Amino acid sequence: MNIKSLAELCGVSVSTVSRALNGHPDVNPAVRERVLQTAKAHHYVPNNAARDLVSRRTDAMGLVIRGLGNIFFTPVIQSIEKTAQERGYTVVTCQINTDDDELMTGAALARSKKLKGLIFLGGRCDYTPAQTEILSVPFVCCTYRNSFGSLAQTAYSSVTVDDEAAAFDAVRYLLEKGHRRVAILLSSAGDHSVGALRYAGYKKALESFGLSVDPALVAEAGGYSLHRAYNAMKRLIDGGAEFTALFAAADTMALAAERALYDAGRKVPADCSVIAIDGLSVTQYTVPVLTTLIQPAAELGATAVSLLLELTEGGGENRHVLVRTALRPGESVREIR
Amino acid sequence: MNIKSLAELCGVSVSTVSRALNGHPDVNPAVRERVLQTAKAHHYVPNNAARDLVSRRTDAMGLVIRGLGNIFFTPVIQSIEKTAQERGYTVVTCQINTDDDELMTGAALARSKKLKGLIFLGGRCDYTPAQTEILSVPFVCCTYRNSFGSLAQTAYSSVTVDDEAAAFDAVRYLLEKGHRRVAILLSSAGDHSVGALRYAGYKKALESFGLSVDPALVAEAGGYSLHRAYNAMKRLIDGGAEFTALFAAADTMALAAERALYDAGRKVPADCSVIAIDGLSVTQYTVPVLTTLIQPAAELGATAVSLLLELTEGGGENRHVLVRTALRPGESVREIR
DNA sequence: TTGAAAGCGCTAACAT
DNA sequence: ATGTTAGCGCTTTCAA
Repeated sequence: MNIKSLAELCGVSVSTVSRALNGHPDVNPAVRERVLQTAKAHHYVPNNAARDLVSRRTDAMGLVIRGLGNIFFTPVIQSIEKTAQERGYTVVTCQINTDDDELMTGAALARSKKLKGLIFLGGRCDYTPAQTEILSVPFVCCTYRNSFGSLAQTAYSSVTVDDEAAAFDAVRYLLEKGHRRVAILLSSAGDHSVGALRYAGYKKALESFGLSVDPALVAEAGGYSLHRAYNAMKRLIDGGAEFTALFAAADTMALAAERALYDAGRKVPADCSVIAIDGLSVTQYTVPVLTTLIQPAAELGATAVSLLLELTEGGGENRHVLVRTALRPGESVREIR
Repeated sequence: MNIKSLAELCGVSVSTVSRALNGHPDVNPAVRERVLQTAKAHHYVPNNAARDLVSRRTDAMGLVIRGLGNIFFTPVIQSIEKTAQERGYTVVTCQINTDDDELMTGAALARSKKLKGLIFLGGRCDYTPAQTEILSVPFVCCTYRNSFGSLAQTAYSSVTVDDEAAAFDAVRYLLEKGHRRVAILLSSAGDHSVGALRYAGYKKALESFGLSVDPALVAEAGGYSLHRAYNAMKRLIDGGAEFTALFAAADTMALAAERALYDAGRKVPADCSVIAIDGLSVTQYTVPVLTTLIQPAAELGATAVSLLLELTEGGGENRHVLVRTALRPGESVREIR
């Protein structure tokens, strides 16, 4: 059933059907009613590919989400959709796997759906200018920046927390509580990602206290899964590393680490303090409540939309916004003498 | 930049460009190379809307996922994609919010992308025949069935755990451990959803032990969020309800409930045992490890694909598969005398 | 208020 | 091996 058959069924032209279906005012009410009825009766469903092809939409932005199971993204997405709607925009969302190329996906999406711009939620931090040139529209990186790529600052916008500063703050918090042997649990210290930035913050915080990184206290999990985090932490513990506190690069990793500590007979925070970055709601319900630096999800999302609209409607420039993390004191850190 | 401009740039016809781009064999290697180079140099990105419109694809199935933050879905999705790929199929995925209509979305997707069939991951359990008639292709409900609707069994396929039986098993496990005052925490007992089925199983299990439901032990959260679950549990506790065990309708709810118990000074499992349904990996790393009935995610996904392919290529009939849950013994249930 | 017709960008006959 | 051309289903001028 397509619009042509529907038109024949109704005894009118396709243009009248199109107008009736799309709520245009200049249609005879009786005809409109008949068209709507017939469409429903015959289960007519418009072909969006055809619509997209012919439309020159101007009110839609794209959202490319990288990382399926990243629950931190959920409130960010909600904020993006809410903010876009308030501003009169539609959001076309697309989820991809971590190993897919967000730029390709975004470029194809933008072209097919006639998007005004793109928001990338999660993504690589090492784009080259050549790679981003396929994007025909302005774009905003949300929750990450191009810290390791050669892309010019003027070529894109971004909104993110200062990952290095957040890690610095987290580790300094531990140091101020008297800890001197502070371990770190992350995916990888040299993978040109957010993790690398957090590692740099860890390093700087130690140095600001006159300490240096002890390689024996660095646990690289090789991924963000609970499973990998647990194993990396177990290796650290079984290897006999001595530490009184742990900085985990993500809340979920902290969860797994706490279990590894527990299984080794070490209590949190009595035997080991734990701090992380993210501020997931789930870590607020665990025992102990995780002490963590909250990434303001709603603000990240709303700012991403604003930045994009500055670009598309204001004729504004590319900008890079840093939002502040906030310490969420929990029960997983204790002061030592 | 469209295919026509690209063709002019290369000095060949659009069909040659199309063939080169799509890897057809009957293209002069030199020409192909030139086309590919030029396409890359000019950042040509094909318009998928145009492709979809003209293609008569036959190797794609749709996956409509309802519920953004449901982490239980993650491994199911991975299994669906893996299985489909092994069978030579492409999966076109689409995420929608809980309050969106999955049938509409699926119908539009199927039509635009020329899909052979649809898998719905999560969805309403009360379709009417009239509502599903807009679907022009066979479909499989994954993780739910149409338990409360008037849809004929022969009108769709499904794969799910037996939610009532799973709840029955969970509660029976508690009863066998000597518990007699068993509370339940769920979203709603009468919402015509999976929760209602689990409530029915709870009721039956009690009855099989000669007990009946005590309304004072039923905590309805009005949603699945941790926040709501915590509050509902807190109300139950503050209301002075007496119970030695809790059956939570979902792992995440159990997590929040355990915190509420903790905040009330009650230890799990010493003062209250907790069991749930889902088997999320995160609840395997909490202290205590949650005792839960695992929904076999990989099997659910693989079976959904198989059922759909039976329908689309085998000429098979609609079928309804129940997969078994498995008890994952944890540390959250104890035996009482 | 309605219809005829052009055309969005692409693929796939069909012709050469 | 390559070009010509007819649509795919829809929206939107333009004319009536």
